[in-house]
Amino acid sequence: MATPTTAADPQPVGLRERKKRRTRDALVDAAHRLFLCHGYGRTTVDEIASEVEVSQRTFFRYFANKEEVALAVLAEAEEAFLEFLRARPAGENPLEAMRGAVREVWQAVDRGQDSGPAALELFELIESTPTLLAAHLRHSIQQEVEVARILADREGLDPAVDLRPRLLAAVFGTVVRISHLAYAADPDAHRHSMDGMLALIERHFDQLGPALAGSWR
Amino acid sequence: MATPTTAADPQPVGLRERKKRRTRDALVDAAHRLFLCHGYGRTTVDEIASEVEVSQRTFFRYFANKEEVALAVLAEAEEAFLEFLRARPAGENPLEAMRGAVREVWQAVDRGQDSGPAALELFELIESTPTLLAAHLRHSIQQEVEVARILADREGLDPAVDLRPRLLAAVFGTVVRISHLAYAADPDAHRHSMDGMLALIERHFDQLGPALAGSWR
DNA sequence: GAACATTATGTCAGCCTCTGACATTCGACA
DNA sequence: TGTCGAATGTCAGAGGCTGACATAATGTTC
Repeated sequence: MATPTTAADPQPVGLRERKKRRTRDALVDAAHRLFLCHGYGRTTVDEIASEVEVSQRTFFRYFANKEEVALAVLAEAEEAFLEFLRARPAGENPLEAMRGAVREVWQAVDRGQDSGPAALELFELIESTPTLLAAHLRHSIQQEVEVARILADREGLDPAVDLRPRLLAAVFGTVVRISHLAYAADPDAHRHSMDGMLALIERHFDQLGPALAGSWR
Repeated sequence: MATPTTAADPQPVGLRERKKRRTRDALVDAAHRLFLCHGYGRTTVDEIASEVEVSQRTFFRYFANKEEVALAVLAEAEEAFLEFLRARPAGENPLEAMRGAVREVWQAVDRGQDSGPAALELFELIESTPTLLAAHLRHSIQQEVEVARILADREGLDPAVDLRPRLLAAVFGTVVRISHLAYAADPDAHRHSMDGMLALIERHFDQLGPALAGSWR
């Protein structure tokens, strides 16, 4: 099983750090496997912990709650998105920059080990598990706040005064989320591939203008 | 304390039904009071239940979980929104219809008893309580699905084919949510009034176009 | 390498949310 | 008034999560 580690994060040096990373990855891995196999609700934290031969208490030292371990890989992808966004050329306007960053994230996921299919399965799990969906949405808006900050920085605006950064970040997040939802609703239709997901996101983006237009006729 | 009942719902006839409604309202009321006074996390279900002199088990027969009792009044408002939206004149385009419906909801809340201030305080509570925020967000997207269905109906479209209803519903929901957030961040700035909230929502709407425009200069 | 300081882990006890099962009480209705 | 169904109470228990303390592993210093 490949560890779902973002290529970018520096690998720890000491034995202690390496060990910690290993058990953390093992926990994410075991959790992921059990969730997909038996369902989120029917998997207990004790099961995950004992799978890795670790006490339940230790599990909760790594993850604040059961949701966090399920969303861990997603959290890493979102972190990567922020990096990509910060690195986009200053010449691009906000919307271009974000569309570009999202493309980069999926390409990175595509290149990175076998975590691709797992990531896609994760969306199905999330959308079909109320608890996870709720946690995911809450996490998403935290992400939006950060995105808004980056956009404001890029454009030299004060986010406390100008509503546009927060607004665009939120709308963007919404479009991506709806795309995930559409994917989860019918994975087969999108070839279970990153490309399928990307195409879906692009299609939704293209419909954003028309949707907001006054008349739909 | 006024019961947070939507003016529209028919009052029950039998004694049994009336009693049920009363304990339900009492539970919402007590919960609301305790949450605002001691905080959501520091209020236990047992406390709420014993405040109404009802067993904990009974509480869970009225509400699926602790979040639900906190979001109950909001759920009623959202139900009302759907009603208003369905009743909007067919001549309006989707966006106009939704802006109109949202105005109507707040006006209705404004007219209805003293539940207005309580509703506004609720937003502060939600935004400052991760668990509640998560539950609220999940509930919101359920609402969006319903809104999308109504819009598709109004326009005679198939929501499975046309992405615009779902997309517009989601963007609309997002704008409203961000407005709530802005309100909660600084209630004093918005005069603790429905009008303040409405004005805030309108301002965000007006910035939507500019935010999505290519360049921000 | 021995002694010490740090840090991760295990154990235990306990609170809280939530559920199933069963007994009891209360309103509806003939 | 008696019968039926629905609402409630009681009890037991699983599962998520936390604080406190003991123990073991790692890192550091001489």
